[in-house]
Amino acid sequence: MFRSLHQSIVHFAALALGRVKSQLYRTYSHTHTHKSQFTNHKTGSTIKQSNSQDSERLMQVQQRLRLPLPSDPRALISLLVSLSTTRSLSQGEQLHAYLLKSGYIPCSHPCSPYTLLSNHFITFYSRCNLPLLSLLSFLSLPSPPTPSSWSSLLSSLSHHHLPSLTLSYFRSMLLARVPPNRHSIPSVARVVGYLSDPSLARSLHGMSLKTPFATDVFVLTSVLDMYAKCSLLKEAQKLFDEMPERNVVSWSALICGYADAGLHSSVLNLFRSALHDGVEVNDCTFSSVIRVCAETTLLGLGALLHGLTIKFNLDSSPFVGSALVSLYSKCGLLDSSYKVFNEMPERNLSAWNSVLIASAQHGNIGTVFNLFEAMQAAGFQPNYVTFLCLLTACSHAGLLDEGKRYFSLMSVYGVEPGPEHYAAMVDLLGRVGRISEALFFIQSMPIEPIESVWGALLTASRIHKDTNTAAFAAQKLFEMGSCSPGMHMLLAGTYRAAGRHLEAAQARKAMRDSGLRKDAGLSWLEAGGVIHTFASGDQRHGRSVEIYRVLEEVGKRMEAAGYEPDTSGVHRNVRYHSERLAIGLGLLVVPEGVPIRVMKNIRVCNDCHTAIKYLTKCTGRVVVLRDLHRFHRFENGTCSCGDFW
DNA sequence: ATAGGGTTAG
Repeated sequence: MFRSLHQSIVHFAALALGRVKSQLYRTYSHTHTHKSQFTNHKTGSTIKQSNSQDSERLMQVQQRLRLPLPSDPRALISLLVSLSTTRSLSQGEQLHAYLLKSGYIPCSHPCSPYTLLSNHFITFYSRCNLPLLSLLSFLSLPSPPTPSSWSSLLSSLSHHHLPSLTLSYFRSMLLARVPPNRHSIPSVARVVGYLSDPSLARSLHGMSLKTPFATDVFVLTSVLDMYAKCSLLKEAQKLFDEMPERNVVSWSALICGYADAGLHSSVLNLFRSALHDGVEVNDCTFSSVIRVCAETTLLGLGALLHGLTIKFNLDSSPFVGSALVSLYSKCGLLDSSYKVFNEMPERNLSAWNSVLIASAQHGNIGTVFNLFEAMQAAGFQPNYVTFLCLLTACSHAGLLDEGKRYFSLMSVYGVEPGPEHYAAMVDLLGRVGRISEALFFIQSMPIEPIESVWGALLTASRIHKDTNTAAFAAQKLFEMGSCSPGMHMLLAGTYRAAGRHLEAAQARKAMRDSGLRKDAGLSWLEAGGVIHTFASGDQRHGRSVEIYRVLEEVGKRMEAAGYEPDTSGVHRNVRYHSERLAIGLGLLVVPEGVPIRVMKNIRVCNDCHTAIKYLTKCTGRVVVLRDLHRFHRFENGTCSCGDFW
């Protein structure tokens, strides 16, 4: 069993190596350039690693390589460790080749004394981001693998997101009667979390309980994180509660799990307890909590946390910086977002993606393209998210040719288009009215379209009043078992706009029959440290009378300026949609000169969009409205989206 | 004297 697996892996590795190696080299050059600062996990403090020390060490290694090689394995190991820490790939490869060629590592010898040295090569290639060379080093060990050989291999494979190889070799390890230990369990737990497979998670946990490491903080925290990543939050919480010892990583893993699940109040409560318990929270902890503030647009709390990161001396962390860029952008403060980004002492790929996304969501399309160039000039390779952002930006601006160009550019950078990229392209084609081309594009997709692909087509068909394609897209969504209330409403709206009232009524009935209700459209505005929430036609707010009065008063001036209310919308019986009410309150409480910032959980309708443009023209106010997907900045009668959203 | 847990962006 082991032998055949062994052989097939060698075969696989040899095949895959050529392709993977070039990709890995690219990753390698990126990590190598930007590793001057990192977080010390034990103390939780951020420390600087000097680049001059690195290069000094590298020079020493180079000098030593030119000299006759030491024959003492221990001296060789210390040389290899230096090469690992400096990630000196070419020197390490030279050393490896030399040792193999000279017979220093006798490949066929059954009990070589140099297994230890070979183990170091597994680690060395992992550090150089070449996991398949780690694997080849493992496979050519001169003697049977030691528990450390297995752990080093599993570490390399799991760190490079190779779940099936990690699990295969873990199985082989167990078959070779090597028990799992405190090093191998966390590696396997990482890939199980990555796969988000609950049953694998439970069985790995069960296995870990039978080892002597069942109470080890490292092992328990890795299992906790695995449960959180598998969305088994009850299990994660139980483990956390019963752990004999907890550290900042245990806290962060649980906080991050709740943040991923959208359980915002749990995150804030846990963070408060962590501070109360005197846990030394670090940049990782902060990034999760700030993310929650961004998602809920809790600007006040987010700004408070920003202050705390400065106090804790964590504000220079690229993780904190990325989260803050996103926070300010999502709260509508694009200037603050740019300010944080510009002042970041060290940026990573996520920081660039954050600022790209911020620009795209606020409609600064030119800035998106410029930042994309700047990012590459700074030595960063665009990834999956970067291209998603570029395509979304093109879609928002209706730039079809640019979108097509970026889509084909993906293969140049070795980024495989995912379902979301296809959905973005369908959205783009649809928005500029190329409905049939969008349909053709879907039919020529090399992967199965996901719901959002058909959803994008349905939305586009609705905008361009293509009833037949809308019905076709809806049919596809039905077949996939999708029946979101929004989809029914879109379909009903398309039929109604085409005057096909009978079918519109049928679509609405289908929604009622399925027991679904339309998502309640809500808008909210933060004022005086309180979030004020409004529904459509809401009269429950304490200042409701004043709000309606000011809207009526401004409405007269708007109509005098040429605004004609559009009554063809869905809610003919409702005078004001929720965002109008929130803006009404904004007119009362937000000081002159300060933008009125309103958040909304669904898309803004045509009539409100037009009305707000007139409102800003008549009042001289600035309104920043965030809808489900993007920001609209209304100023002096125009909107940053260019009426295209 | 090699192997171990959390992180940000959509």
